[in-house]
Amino acid sequence: MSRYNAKVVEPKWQKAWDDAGVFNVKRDESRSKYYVLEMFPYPSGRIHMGHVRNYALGDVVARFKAAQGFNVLHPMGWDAFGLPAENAAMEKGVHPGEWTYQNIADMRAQMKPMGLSIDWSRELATCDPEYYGKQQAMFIDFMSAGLVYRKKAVVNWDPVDMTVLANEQVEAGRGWRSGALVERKELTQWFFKISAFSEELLSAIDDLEGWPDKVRLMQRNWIGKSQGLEFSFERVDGEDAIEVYTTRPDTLNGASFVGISPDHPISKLLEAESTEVAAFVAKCREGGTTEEAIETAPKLGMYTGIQVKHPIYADRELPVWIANFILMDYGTGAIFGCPAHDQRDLDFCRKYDLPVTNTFFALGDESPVENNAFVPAKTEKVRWVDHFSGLDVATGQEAIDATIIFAEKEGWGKSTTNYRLRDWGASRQRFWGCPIPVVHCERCGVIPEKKENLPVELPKDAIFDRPGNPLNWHPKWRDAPCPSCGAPAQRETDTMDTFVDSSWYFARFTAPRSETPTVNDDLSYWMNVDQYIGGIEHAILHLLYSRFFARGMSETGHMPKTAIEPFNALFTQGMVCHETYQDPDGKWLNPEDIKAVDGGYEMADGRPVTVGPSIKMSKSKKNVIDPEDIIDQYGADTARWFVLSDSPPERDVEWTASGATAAWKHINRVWALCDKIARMPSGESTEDDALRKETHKVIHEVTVNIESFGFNAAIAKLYGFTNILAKSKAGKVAQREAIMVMAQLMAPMTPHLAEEIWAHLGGKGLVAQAVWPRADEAMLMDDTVTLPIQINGKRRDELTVGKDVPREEVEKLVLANETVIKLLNGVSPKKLIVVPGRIVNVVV
RNA sequence: GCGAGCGUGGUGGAAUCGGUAGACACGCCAGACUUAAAAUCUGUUGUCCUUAUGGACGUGGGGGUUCAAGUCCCCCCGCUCGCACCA
Repeated sequence: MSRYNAKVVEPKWQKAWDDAGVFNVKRDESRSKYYVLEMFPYPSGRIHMGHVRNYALGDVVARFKAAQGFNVLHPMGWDAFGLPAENAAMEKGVHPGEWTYQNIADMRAQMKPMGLSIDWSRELATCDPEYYGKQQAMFIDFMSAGLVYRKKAVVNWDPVDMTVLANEQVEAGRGWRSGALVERKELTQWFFKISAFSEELLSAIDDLEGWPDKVRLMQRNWIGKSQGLEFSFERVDGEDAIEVYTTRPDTLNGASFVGISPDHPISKLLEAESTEVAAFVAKCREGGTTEEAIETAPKLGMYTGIQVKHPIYADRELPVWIANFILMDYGTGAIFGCPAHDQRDLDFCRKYDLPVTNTFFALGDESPVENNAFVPAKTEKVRWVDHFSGLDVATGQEAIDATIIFAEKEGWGKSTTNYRLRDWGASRQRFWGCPIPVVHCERCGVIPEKKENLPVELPKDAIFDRPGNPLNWHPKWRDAPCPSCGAPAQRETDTMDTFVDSSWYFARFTAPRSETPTVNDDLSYWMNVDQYIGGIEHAILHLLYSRFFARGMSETGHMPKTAIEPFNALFTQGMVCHETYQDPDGKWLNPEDIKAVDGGYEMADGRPVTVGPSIKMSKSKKNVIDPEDIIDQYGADTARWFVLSDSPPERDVEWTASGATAAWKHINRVWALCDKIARMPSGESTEDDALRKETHKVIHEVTVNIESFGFNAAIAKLYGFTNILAKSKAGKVAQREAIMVMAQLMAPMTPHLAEEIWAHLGGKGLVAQAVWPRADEAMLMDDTVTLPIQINGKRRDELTVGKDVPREEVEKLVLANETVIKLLNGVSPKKLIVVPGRIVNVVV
């Protein structure tokens, strides 16, 4: 018997695919295309199991679609700008470029043995001047189209290192290196005008039918459209009125204070005048810029001394407070607080002893709010107290609508649509990103670089001896003539958010070497991405930014209108997890540093190991399995088969050594079966038809499962079919047919094994180029069905009938059934439910 | 804090539509082969009661809708993801 040797087989077929150029595709208008894309990786230097899973998933789709006759585009590239390269530069003194390109080379070398059906001729890295130069050209076009502007915005500021920090560099409100308390500081920064597309990005979600509902819902909530009322509170002192936005104007007669953001113009004015306010506002600005940090910070407030008039009740005055939880970026940066019906306002009022008045009560319960705000659904009817619009019993929504009409009629407020979505801050005060291609001229202002001077390349000789952006202290790079008047001027030293890089790479893949950012003919043929695959963690930002960018590209002539929704279908895969291990001192242990003993694990020196829960593989917890080791030990097919087999792809998968062994065993078992069939004497058998029927059944099932991303279910069916084939007494011809089909069905998951079986049994050409088998409908039909018989919903017996037996006949057979007669015990059934082909339920 | 998702045997999970819960795999146990072990093959395996037959219970917990609920609705618990400068 010939043994299966992945080490020899896998490189052999990878070379065969390469030599035949199977995966290098060209635009071919005569064929239907299919574009499969996995989210491109950050080149950290090592692939991890998450990558293996991501690319294995994409490869199943790519190979499956290719077998179905599509011209499949399946490219790969590198999301190569970002912070880790700069950190490495500071720690090791190596230029970020050098570090990044070395990592890319390492990762490519680890990926190639996976045997993915990737068109490597289209490979790109976002840190190539080739790539980011085109991005700069589009940035300039976005500027002329009015899609880019500058304004002030807050950043995390480390007052010791004198540098801007990323959110992940803020740990518990302190800078990760200096340990200093982080402050929120304003800087002038570049923005993309994504808010101009709020409505469009929202309504287009309805048509993204190939996207998971949860992602569509998250994006809708993120855009956060709301209908509300905008109006002003007149100040008692006669100064400029304070404008507020509210989605609950109906609760206005329960207002007990007006709150303004610490960054509100009034706060800033008071800050300059009063040391007390200045100290308070400084306190509010402590901590990071994340919404999470702001929302979970203890609620702080300070009375400004300003009083305002209630817009409806001329005799009422409200105090104006500065409150740290009010965001300047949302609405007008000012609110009114109605504590009875908002928990945050209530906590604030209890803390600062402000009045609390119910504006409505639950029907039949008029007890006033104490420490739990009464916040019923807007669709629930409640009783209103002296409501100015004249309502008595009405829902919240009815009251909101009535109030808006009332305010507009009285002329003190106007109905306003608001969006939570903020413009995209694209400036980064960092080196390793795409330089923003503009020059600051004293005379001409902010001028875009001339396109013929692009790319504005990052210098090769930057120095990373201190925190911050080396472009700021690199005069040779920074000094540049004004593109407009030619006078000495200075380049912008901010670089672009790396989300810009990933917002159009999918378009660049369609013509990766073109002189222009994109080529219309190639876009028209290849776009959209038919299937996009990546982590759920990108559900909002990356995908929303890409949707915006495609629209911007379309407005500036870089993308056809048909591709403004670039991803037809999206699949979000789960993480790869592994158990965690700790030594008696609590130190994390690598899986290879422990050994299994009775009912647990111990260390090499015999000390006990504490086993922790299975969580996402991460270096810090040391619960990582290196794909390279697995591929080396078992082969790529085993790794691919295992990551696909054990869990549905959208859910997390747990890597277990036993699971990997099981996958390896199965591959060997299939090969042994193939070899056995090859050696069988030819001949026929009475079992041939039964096997053929099973063969067509498995074709049908696997095809359906792959189409719906049920790869684990497809694999289970293939296990089942292996069991059937192993026991089959059919003749050689039928068995050979069966295993050839199985090779094809397994090919998307285990492409090397499939080719080896195919070749061993004399198949023509490559499986990678063979046409997907088609199930014969006639073979799928069973003549009989087995119906479970339930009595009062509990299964008691079953009944096998011909598949076309009419309902009345089934009813008769059920009532004549022995078990039914025995259990009915003479009582006649109340109801008899027959669901044809499914189930029978006798109700007593 | 806000938004979204997930929770099924000892383990990973299956169950197109509200219709036989536990497919398939791991593990465990038993058997075959072997001097022996490994490998391989065969069989058993949700829990509890019962000699068996058979029965009861069972999809994180509690309640509801339905002839019928893992699936739909409400409340609670636990875990995961995102929160705009990680990618």
